[in-house]
Amino acid sequence: MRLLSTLAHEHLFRKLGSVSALSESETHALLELPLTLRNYPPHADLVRFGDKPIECALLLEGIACSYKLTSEGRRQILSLFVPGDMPDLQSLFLEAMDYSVAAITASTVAFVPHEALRQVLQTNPSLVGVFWRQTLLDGAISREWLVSLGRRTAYSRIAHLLCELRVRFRDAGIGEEEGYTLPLTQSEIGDALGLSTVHTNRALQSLRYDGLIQTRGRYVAVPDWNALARAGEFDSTYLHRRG
Amino acid sequence: MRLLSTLAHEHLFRKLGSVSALSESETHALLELPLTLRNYPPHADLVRFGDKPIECALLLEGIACSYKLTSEGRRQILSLFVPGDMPDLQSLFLEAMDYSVAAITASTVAFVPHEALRQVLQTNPSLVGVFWRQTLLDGAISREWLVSLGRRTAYSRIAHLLCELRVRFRDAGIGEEEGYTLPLTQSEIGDALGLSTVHTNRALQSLRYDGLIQTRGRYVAVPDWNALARAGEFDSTYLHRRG
DNA sequence: CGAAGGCTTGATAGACCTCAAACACAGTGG
DNA sequence: CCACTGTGTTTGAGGTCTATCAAGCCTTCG
Repeated sequence: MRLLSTLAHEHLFRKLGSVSALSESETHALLELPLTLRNYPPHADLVRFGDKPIECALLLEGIACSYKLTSEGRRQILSLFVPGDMPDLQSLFLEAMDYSVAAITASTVAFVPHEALRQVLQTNPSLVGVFWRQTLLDGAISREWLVSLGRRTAYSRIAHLLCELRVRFRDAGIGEEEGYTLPLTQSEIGDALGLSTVHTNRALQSLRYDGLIQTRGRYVAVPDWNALARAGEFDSTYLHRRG
Repeated sequence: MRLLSTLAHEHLFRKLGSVSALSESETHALLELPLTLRNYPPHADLVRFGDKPIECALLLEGIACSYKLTSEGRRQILSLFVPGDMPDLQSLFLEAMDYSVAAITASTVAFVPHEALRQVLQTNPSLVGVFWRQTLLDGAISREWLVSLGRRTAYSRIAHLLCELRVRFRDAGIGEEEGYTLPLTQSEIGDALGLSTVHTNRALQSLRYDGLIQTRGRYVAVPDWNALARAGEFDSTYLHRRG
């Protein structure tokens, strides 16, 4: 518990620090936050549509997603979360969840009571911007996904997603220069990009055929990131990274 | 200027108050905010991708949108703004704009210097949640649009948009029980919903044929909102309205 | 070895797009 | 008052992208 809790705080620092520099007093304040750890198997829901959480989740290990279901049971994945992300930070200010959050791979999650988080923000107003920024970033990513779903072909959408995940994974300390392990099934990729599984598979094949990606199992190797970025019209401005 | 400024503050109060109750001291603090008014003709940009604003816009009159352009010049509208909305509030914490904002109809906009806004938030910490909530709401709407673009047919997307705008317009004091004036061209609807103009037109015809909407010029009359909501799978949870 | 989940393939259908043109209507200038 | 223009809407035809259905294959794992 002690060790894991330290890990939790480290993730929190790296992530929050990646968009805003943290002062020592801020770091100290964050260390005070009480955390409860929980583990989730793949496909388990962390939070559900309609819930009224009294704590926020901080993803420590694994990959998670937020999603909504249509009345016909079709799923749209709204965003992906990497370690350090806070999938339901908005619950601090919006009472009822308007989406669900599920683990994609086995995940460990730290929960922070709203009460404690509010306290820290009140005591340490300079931290407000740090957390607020996180929610703004989520919004920025959603907007870019809107462009993908609205105006890009399946081929391009996948290329774009692969580029986005590369950047986000690397910022989270995951993956190598040449590629990374993509923990998504083709059906999940389809759910994220508004595509059927079959079509996702075929677009993936085109990307392979064009030499933009090489796959060995779940590992995706990209020989030329610039080429993939061109195919996906990827411009990382929207990720608002420092430096 | 004096009068307009009052109008500005009124809009601010109504909008902010619609998701969170405002105390007297909060109201008072908001009245102190210095505002600069500007007018924009249709299609004029308020802010552009890449800009680094030093003030935030507050839409007073007219309808505006945020959008991005793809490299082939195709446009995706990311969100629509009604009077009271703050289209680039995020610039308070994210340096560079990752999207552009344009007037759709002739608009008047009040600008608040970041400096002043930061000051008010610092002096009046309870206002943080009020503004933060606004950005969270934008995110919630984006997510719902993702579901539309990813998993709904053109027919259903349009129905959904019409329902959303009805709620938002009414909250902004626009429109009547039976319908409202939709200030969007079919090409703009298409840009918002990821559709071509031609297909937008045809889907609109289907909605008319099915009796879900009646149009007289720009005015859209809806005989049965529940029926339209069913067609668009519209569930207003994501708008997080009070009461 | 069998079962389950994920990947791949083929065939067919439907949704949506593009191109091209006609039409409607309001605003403009002569 | 009437062409004239520009913007927005509508229509037709044809093609592309993507979905659906159905099946086979391949791995992993108990």
